[in-house]
Amino acid sequence: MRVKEILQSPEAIGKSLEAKGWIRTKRGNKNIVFIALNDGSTIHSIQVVINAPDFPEDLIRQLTTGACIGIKGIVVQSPGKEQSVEIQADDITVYGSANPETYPLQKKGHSLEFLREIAHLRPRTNTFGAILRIRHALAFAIHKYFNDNGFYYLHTPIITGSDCEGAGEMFRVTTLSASNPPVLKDGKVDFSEDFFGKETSLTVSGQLEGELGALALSRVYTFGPTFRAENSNTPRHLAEFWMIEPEMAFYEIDDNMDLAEDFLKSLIRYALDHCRDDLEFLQKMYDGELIDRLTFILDNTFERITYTEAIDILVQSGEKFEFQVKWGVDLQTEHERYLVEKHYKKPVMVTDYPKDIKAFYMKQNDDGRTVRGMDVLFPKIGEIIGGSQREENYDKLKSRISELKLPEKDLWWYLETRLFGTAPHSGFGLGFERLVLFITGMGNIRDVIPFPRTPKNAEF
RNA sequence: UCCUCAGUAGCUCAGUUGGUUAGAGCAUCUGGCUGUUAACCAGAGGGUCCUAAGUUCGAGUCUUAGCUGAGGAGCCA
Repeated sequence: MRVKEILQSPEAIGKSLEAKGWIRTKRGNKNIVFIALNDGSTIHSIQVVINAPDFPEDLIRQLTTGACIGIKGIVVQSPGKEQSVEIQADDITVYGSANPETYPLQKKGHSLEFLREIAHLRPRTNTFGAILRIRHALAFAIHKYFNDNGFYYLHTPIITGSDCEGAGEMFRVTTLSASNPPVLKDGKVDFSEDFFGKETSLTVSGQLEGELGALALSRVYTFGPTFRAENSNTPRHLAEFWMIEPEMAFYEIDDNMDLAEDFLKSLIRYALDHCRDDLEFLQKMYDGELIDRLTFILDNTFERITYTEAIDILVQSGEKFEFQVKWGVDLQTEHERYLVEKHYKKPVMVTDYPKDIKAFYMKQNDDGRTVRGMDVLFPKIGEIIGGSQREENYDKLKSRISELKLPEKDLWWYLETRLFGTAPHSGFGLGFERLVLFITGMGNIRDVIPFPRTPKNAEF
């Protein structure tokens, strides 16, 4: 039986059963030994009580922090204060011992930086157990939300041949020799010899393909790995991360904002309803205001302002910013933080950015100088969602592509959807790890993904 | 990529204006304790002071370069 079930089942008392897991701590003396056993099913461990004289001494010696064991025994009410039930051990199996001289996890005091160096073992800590369970619950909640709302899960490609997705540096995918690739007469690499007969990369976004799906199934979403080869060294960036990108036909920018707000709130609500123990643990250990902050998001409407209004607020704030506030220049982190944390003190959605600072596919407004982009800004982590209404007009889209000198020949299929049965449509991208970061209250994105990939780090 | 800070025992850290044999807590090991709660009590072992070069009679400490990590910025989700 799993530890979570035992702890939740009053009827288990008096029954004989088997629990398997890893030892968190061991206490006691020659006569009685207490073990905290955890199998990852819950943040809580179950206490195993061993009457030491009943077992061989060398077996007891193997019961150390980190060892994997199975315990057969009777569940009894615990006379101790800290737990309601415990297992009185009749039989002990050691599946795998853990040499206490060399096992790096101890009973107390590990920095998150140290745990990153032992990412193969950190899932065994309370902290990472909690994070990984919350991460799972949120992934499940995302699929549930979309399924319940008539969206179809679309699998967009991970290898892409278009380098015009416009979201950053890409990782090349190739089977050509790194030391001696075939070359053309001008010395450049001959990608026609490559596996796909052209230069290919890992995707930086499934959006363009997502739009193709939306213009057929009306509502789709993607949820998959995304790769950016930017040399970003921050607590909010990964080279490999998971992104959720809903794309909806017949949604205008306001519908898009409604969805983004309802979606985020439903995910936070799901976590509060289903991950209470883990959230309480993280609140106790790392972030005393975590649950209040999550509840606050649920209880308040996101502020909706245009970029132009944001600029006015910042100019009139009297605040001294390092970067000058000026219409036409993108909002800096310090500006976003001011809006979210000082001015409105709640999530803010900013729309209608100058077209020159946003991607080619965003729908152009009639004013000729702004586009219907939208960013959702959260306290602590900044931009959690970026999205827009898409330009559905063939001529406007085409002229924007040529203005920006993008390779039109690689985008023929994207353009063609505007030629045949085009429709107003919108969508956005949510960084999954940023969501998990916010909901767990952790400070560094490398601690909310099991095996982070960042510049100079692809260990494990 | 830029700026700032850090790197000393398995982990977290202290180490004074450069000066004898580099310390503490936790962990580990040994001993003690029949109900512990990050158990407790006593004792012991444990160091390439990130690497390289330099200054100096003498460097954990100062200088330079590099490596690694963290924070801030940019890019963005």
